[in-house]
Amino acid sequence: MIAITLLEKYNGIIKNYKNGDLIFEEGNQPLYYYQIISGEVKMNNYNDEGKEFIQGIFYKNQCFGEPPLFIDQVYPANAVAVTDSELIVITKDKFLELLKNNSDISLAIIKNLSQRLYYKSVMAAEISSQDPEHRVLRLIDYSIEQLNFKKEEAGFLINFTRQQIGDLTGLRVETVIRAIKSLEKKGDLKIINRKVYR
Amino acid sequence: MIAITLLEKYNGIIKNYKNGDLIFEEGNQPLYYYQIISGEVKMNNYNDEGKEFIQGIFYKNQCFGEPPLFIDQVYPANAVAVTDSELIVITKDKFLELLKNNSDISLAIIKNLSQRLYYKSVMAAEISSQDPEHRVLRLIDYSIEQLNFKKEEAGFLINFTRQQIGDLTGLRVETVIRAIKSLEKKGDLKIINRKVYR
DNA sequence: TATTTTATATGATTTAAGTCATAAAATGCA
DNA sequence: TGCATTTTATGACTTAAATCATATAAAATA
Repeated sequence: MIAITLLEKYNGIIKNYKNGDLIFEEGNQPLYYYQIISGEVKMNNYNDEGKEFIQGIFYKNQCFGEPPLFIDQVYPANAVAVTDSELIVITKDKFLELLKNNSDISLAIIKNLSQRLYYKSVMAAEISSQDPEHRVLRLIDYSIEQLNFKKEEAGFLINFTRQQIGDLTGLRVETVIRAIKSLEKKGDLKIINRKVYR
Repeated sequence: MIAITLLEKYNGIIKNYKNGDLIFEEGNQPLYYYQIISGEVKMNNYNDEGKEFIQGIFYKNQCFGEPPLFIDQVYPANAVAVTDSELIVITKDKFLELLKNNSDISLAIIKNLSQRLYYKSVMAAEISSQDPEHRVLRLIDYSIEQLNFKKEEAGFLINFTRQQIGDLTGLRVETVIRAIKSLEKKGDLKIINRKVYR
């Protein structure tokens, strides 16, 4: 998103997180702008019964957790490193200052937020009113478009576990497994030693 | 959102829609920026079986349908007038020009998108993994916060039909009706001649 | 005002996804 | 290398919400 050199000019600090580390927690006041230098971060919630819902997974060069920064609300979800990750962090004040001085960044932020809102709109409609196979396939197609899944001979390698697909679509693992099997039978995707290709 | 006088400077045109009129359709190329002068607009999708999902309801002074404008994608949902409505519309080019010349508007857009993303995040987690009563109550509480529901002696009047609540939460009317009844029994809300108060 | 349409309401039944149990690969790690 | 954990897999069963049917009240409209 934002050039690291620019972030460093605004007192950017490099922070390292181990796989599983909590970066921020639902309900906390947002204080920083976070951008991924390397690694992978998910934002998630847990419902009353402890079931996880993954809001999104973020990769290299992406930022996350800005919306509450702009609207002075607490975080609606947790951020957790899903691999060892290196982040660059600047304070809210510095971030707003950076924005003010760099109008092109504003447009980049607008585009990024728009993209995420688009994803949420599509998935909201899917999750609320489509059958499991439809939901899984839509998530896969959207992820191929947006994330950098590798294209191999068999097709795009879907780099998600069945559990992650479940947590992103609001389905249980078993349901995802059965949906994927059924989609394979219909020829919509391939399973090659347990990996999913589309 | 944006002052009407300013929109008029950028060739803003007033358009009138009757209750039920389609403003734009899922799958179409976005060409305009839309802002509500008076009336009420919903954005919705229909699933394969024709079940409606309401992405959001928008009121006076709010804009809608900008995200695809920024990211050059087709509309992910329809926009439909739910009351007779007066909108002001400017072309995409003029809108981007307006943004470039008014950096304070950029921040307003960022805040607006952030607010909507926040709503989607909260509702996504709710819809995917909470029971009907929880979903209904969260929608109601969120809507009280965000929309201008009137505070009366009995509490905030929830200005939604049961059907609308169902379409916003992905539940069927009957389920919403039963959830509301049950929430009333628990004292979480009031029903006074069929109207819901919280 | 009468009539149609929309919204709320409730009971009975169905069904799809969740839950539970169990197992075997695959992967991580000590 | 061996052991523990995670991931994928499958069958049996349960259950919560959807579906269906029907009714009545309220609102819209002719």
